Amino acid sequence: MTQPADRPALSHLISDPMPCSAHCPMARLCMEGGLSRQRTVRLRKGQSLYLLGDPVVALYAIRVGTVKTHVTTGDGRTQVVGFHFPGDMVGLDSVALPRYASYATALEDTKLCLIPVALVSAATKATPVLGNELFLALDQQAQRARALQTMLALMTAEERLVTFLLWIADGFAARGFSSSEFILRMSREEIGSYIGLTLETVSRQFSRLDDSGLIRVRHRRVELLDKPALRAIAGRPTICAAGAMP
Amino acid sequence: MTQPADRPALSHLISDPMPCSAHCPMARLCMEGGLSRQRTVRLRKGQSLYLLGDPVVALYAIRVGTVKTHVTTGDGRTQVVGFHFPGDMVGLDSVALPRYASYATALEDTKLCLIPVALVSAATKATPVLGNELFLALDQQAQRARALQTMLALMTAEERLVTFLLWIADGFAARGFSSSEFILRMSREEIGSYIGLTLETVSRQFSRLDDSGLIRVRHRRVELLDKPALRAIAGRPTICAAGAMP
DNA sequence: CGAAAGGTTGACAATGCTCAACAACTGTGG
DNA sequence: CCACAGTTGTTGAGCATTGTCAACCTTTCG
Repeated sequence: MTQPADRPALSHLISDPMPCSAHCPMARLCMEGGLSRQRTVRLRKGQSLYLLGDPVVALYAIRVGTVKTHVTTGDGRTQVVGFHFPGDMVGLDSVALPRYASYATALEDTKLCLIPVALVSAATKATPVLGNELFLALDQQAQRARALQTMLALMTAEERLVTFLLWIADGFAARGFSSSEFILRMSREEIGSYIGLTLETVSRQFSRLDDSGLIRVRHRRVELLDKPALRAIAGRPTICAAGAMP
Repeated sequence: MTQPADRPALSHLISDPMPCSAHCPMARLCMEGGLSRQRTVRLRKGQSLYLLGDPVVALYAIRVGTVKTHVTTGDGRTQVVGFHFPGDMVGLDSVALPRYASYATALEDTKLCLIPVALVSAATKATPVLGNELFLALDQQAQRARALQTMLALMTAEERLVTFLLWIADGFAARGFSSSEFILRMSREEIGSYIGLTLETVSRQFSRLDDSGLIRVRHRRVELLDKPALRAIAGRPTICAAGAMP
């Protein structure tokens, strides 16, 4: 379990301004908002982007890498509240607040775009469309939260893991990567925390799915062999429409 | 279980325009946005305000009564995703979408303010502060969703029910009502659906808490006898700050 | 008043958790 | 390149909490 211990001196991680690449998810905000040059943040595996309670100074867009957001309970356990992949925004859930409501930690070496909140405010004021953009993004997060709520409330261990894998797969598909073969960037414990199971149960369900031939697992490499069958298992619950990966 | 069956003809439920009362939660939006006269919607117990998939035509602010929002799973079960009390906004989660993402059903006779989305858009354009207002409200919903996620992922049945009761109590306290004695407007089944338990488990946990003297329950009337002890039970999990009732 | 809905309680089964041992992988330094 | 330590993942046995099924009771409402 990676504790949100080591907070890097942010200034050391920020490289010189550089132009936004065309495929940056925030390109639209950057361009239209006159934020044509952004700062990049680099995190190494295990480093924190921000801590719960930190003043909200920026929004981040992931360029490469994976980030988890998490909170801690009174008795010390960690609860993962989200996984974030290239193209996702991080820090959005706290954008209207003075302080971050979670920790954000890199699961692997990660590069992010830093967008100061001041610039976001200015840009949205100048270009109302952008406000709408953020509004939509926030709304999408709410959608994801609802889907997760339904999963946690009424799915079995198997259904949860299959649903999780399909979310991951759909997310990768939307980003143009293989959706039937991928490497998980998070541990069994982190998966379990996210979907409300212990790491042992997650491991056992992986093995069971492997035994039944629906997937092929070796450690963190996963191959989905029979997606229709998997969708049948996960597909019972709510109308999760074309929602992206929570 | 109240199925989202009977959709009333909305036009029959709308009364004549009337001035916003001073304590209306949306007073600020109404006034500043030039929406000084609103329409009121009346729902009887069990009637639906909107159905999942309906085009989003309005936001609603509850004046009196209680509303649940819910979705249905592929295999027919119902999942309650939220309870909403006087002062709460309903429909907000879908405001950026073309169609509602859940059902909204009255748990008792309920009066609501109807705010057409067109007016909301116009008002926010004219008065950017209002956009911020909505932004904050949406963000608050996200907070609530996160708290619920943590509850569902790592709390026991007892902890869940106690947490739920304290949420209700805090919500009533914030509205100036008694926070130690109240009547639940929802059934055991609806509570269970919301906090991820069966109705039998909810009932048993109520009885256990009653036996141990922490609360007094008779059907839907609940009295919290030892709030410190209750908070100790619920208090383990996440930093749930001063968040309102989910 | 009677029917229907909602709530309680019991017995039993089962899913998932705990504890524990072991195996496989990662990465670090010799 | 190998050996080691540390981390991560797997698997087993037993147990506890919660779900299931069922009977019965209470309240509500027509």
